[in-house]
Amino acid sequence: MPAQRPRQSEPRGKGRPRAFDRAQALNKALEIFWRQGYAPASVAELCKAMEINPPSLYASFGNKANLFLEALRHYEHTYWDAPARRFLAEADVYSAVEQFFQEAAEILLSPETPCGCMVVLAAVNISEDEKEIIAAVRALRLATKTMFADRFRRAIQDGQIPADTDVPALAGALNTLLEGLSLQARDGLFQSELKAIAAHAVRMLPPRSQHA
Amino acid sequence: MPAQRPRQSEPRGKGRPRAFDRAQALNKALEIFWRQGYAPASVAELCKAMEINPPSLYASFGNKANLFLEALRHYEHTYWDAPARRFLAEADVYSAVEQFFQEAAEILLSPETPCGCMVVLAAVNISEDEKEIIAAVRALRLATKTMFADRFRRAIQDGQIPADTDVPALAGALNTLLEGLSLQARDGLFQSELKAIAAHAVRMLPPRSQHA
DNA sequence: AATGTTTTATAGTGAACGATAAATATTTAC
DNA sequence: GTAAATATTTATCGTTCACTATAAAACATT
Repeated sequence: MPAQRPRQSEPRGKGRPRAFDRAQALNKALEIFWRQGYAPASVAELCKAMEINPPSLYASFGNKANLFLEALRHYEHTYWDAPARRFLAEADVYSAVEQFFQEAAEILLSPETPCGCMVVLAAVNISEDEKEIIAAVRALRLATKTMFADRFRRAIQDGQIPADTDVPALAGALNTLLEGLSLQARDGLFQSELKAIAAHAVRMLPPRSQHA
Repeated sequence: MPAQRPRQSEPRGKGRPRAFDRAQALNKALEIFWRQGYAPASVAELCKAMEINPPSLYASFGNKANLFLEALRHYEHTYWDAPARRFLAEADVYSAVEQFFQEAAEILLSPETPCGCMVVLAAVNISEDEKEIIAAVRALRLATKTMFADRFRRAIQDGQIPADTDVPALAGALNTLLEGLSLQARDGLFQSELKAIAAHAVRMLPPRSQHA
């Protein structure tokens, strides 16, 4: 039974047309990886969610690891690009931290996938020889910490926090709290509880400096 | 070749005596579970580390899940009982938090097993039908949060922090930072970095109240 | 209609998983 | 001594894992 083929914007190729929407299948895979993590998400379950058979998965995405990496990039852009942009755009560093952590709490317990951050959790307890996956999520976590640090250095230049602030430690502390929120989300906290915790992030900033 | 049998304090039973030290084997299993987590630690690898064969493991510990639960209890008592006692014994809540988080940073990056907290990490991304294991680690995490909350209520009674402090949120925030520290430990931070982050815990407490 | 190309579904592959059956070895109880 | 009991080693068991060989189906081109 020839399923109604999805309208593809790309120019039609030569052979038999693909019967599934690649982007839609990737989204389904993302949801599985997000909820379960990399290792426990079996290819069989991924195929079931994507509504394709293994050969289609391997033809389109290479292998399980590559599928994950592609889903991870998609996740990062879809959910975190905008909050990160707003974090950097907000002029006041205290408001920026407050707002970012509230938005984070909303993403980590979003109704569709209330299971923390994929970058933080998906590759915990993974086999050590999945080097590419470990490196990918690690790089994204490091990028968040670097984003915090850069923002705090700017806040020093703007005279919002003291010049002798230990920026790496402060950025590390906020990053630690942020990653910890993912564990709380997995532990079943309500969004109200998560937001009440997230509100404590800004307390770790040094007191607003009284610049001349 | 009959290996020199370990001196057991228990009265000798009837059949062939056990050729390995049960407590020592449990410690080896603990180390594997601690470093790798529950799921990736295969029975084969556990057996290799414990220097026994599978039938001995199953005869002594029942199955992989029971072995983990026993190792988990041993871990908790060995590493966290004393810090928890000191946390509750310290009269000043600010000192108590500072001291506890410094001790935690030391445990999470202890030289033998520099891999975070087993309670926090070992059952992340586990199969959902390992209900007993999920419940066990979850209960221990909840106990830590409750310990924080109880301590803060006492601090209110002692007039150390304001009476209108949101105790559940504050306890949740400290617990979140503590659990986040395990992820940082897994990510390869140095102990100096981890301690600098841990030092930020006390900043989330409300300012010391000026009681009459 | 014939041919070439690509995707599809079926049905597996070998490897690793947790757990065990069977036979042998070593002890105590009598 | 002999039987009962327990631990040991060896060699698996059945399942699930990520992955793929094969061939039929569905398209474009001619």
